[in-house]
Amino acid sequence: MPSEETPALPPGLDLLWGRRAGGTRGPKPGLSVGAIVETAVAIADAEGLEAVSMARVAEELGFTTMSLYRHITGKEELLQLMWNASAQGAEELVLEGEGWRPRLRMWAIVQREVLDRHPWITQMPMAAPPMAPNSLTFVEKGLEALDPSGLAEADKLRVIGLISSYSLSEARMAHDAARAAKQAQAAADEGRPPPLWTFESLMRELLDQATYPRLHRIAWSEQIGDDPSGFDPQEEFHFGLDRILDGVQALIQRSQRPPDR
Amino acid sequence: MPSEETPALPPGLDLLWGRRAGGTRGPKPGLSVGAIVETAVAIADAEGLEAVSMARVAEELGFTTMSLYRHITGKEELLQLMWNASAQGAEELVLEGEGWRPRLRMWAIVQREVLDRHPWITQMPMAAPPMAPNSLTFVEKGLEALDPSGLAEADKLRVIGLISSYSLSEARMAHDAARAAKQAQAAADEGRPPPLWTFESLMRELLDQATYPRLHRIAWSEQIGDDPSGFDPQEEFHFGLDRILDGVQALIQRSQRPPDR
DNA sequence: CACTTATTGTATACTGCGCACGCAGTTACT
DNA sequence: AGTAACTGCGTGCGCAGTATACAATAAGTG
Repeated sequence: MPSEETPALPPGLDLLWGRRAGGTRGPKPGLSVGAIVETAVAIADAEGLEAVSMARVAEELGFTTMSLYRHITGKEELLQLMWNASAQGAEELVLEGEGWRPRLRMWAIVQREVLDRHPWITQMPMAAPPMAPNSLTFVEKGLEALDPSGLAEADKLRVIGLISSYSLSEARMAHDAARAAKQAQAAADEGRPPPLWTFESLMRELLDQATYPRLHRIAWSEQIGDDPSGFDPQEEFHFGLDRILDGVQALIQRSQRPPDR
Repeated sequence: MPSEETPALPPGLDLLWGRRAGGTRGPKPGLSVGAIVETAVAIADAEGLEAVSMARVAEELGFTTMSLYRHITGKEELLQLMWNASAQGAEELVLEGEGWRPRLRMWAIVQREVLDRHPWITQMPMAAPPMAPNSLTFVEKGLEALDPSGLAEADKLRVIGLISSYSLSEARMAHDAARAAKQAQAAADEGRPPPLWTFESLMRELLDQATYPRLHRIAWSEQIGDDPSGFDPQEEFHFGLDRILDGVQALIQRSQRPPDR
């Protein structure tokens, strides 16, 4: 009966913060939380989050499905642990550059790189703000980058949140596009007619000029041609990022001179 | 055999763009796509997206599960249709204000209101950029707001994407927090010890000062007290939004005077 | 040493999900 | 009248997550 003094933490957090007891008796465990999470992450990296099922993870490890439940309470917890694991290495991160702006920029780019390495993060439920130790370490790093900004603490946190959500959705879009392209490629390889519609061809097919004049013009402009060679997703990301940083800079400048009204 | 001239569109889009045939023979349908989508949206509004299953929708309508498949191809399509339905009314939207900035701001706020009315949108898979007519109408409205900005078309689209993703993740966080609070309330009502951990109490419990000095300071500051009365989520949203608009403004100003280097 | 007790992995089973498939009944065109 | 097209229903499959009871194992205890 786990109704001790302190109320129960959300699933996964007790384990992550080292508050799960773990006796010493019984058979030596052939399975461990670390191994489970590692395997799950490997599957997700290779085949996407939808390929991660309890049965699949157990099979990969050579155990039965139910054996996993001896180490983790359920799938929700597994996802939490995976999320935390993806942010491993945050402690070693060193932000380079002079002043808050280049450091914060690097922080965002590192975050984006992590998301590109583990695209399944963008598919996660994310029922709450990240409370896992590694994630929080990363957030702490972001706040550190804002040390020289002179912003209020609360504003710093808001800026961090703003950039995080931008990186996340940008990574999601990029990853989804990549997945669609890969899927179309697979279809083409099997001789099937590629059921592919590129974003552009779809737009050109569907949008009539009368109702969507601006989108129609964009879709038919030269810039967005059939081949996406002149279209760098990384540049896209930097564009938005620099826009946000401009906004942050304006905020900082305004906060430095007292509001004169 | 649907292998006609044109390749098949992604699920749902053919229907949304009025490219599904639909003969005239046979019994009068007692069920319609509209009714199905309407019911699904109602369920999602009331109980969240996870409550929307084929069986549940059918039951609500007084039909069998399989009857739905006579009108829609599958669940993925249903989700697409729901998404599109949520953006209904975009045509009537009139953006008020002088110049691009107040109009774009209003556009973002309207988007946020839609997301608050239909929180399940934030839980959707979103495998691709929105290609539904209503969604695109809304995007077109956003571009319209940027008409006086003088930005390049591609940049306008990027700005729209930036604001959309910000609104989306902001709404998601707010909605998740609200859901957690409601769940805790329900637990308290049943006499159970509320397994609630507020974000703040969790932070105070878990964060040690040595590893997370900045977060620790924020968690223990007066501002973030036990009661969230002085904490307006709408204000939070406006903060980030104004930051982004500042960034957009800087971009516009830079693009107006030719780059002198 | 035997015995208790905590702990591990397994086997079985239950529920709910999306959906393939075949059938019976209904309507409109020929 | 005949036929072709269409609607809704019932059955059943496979997969998901997981509750539960059980045998095997190893540490603590007398």
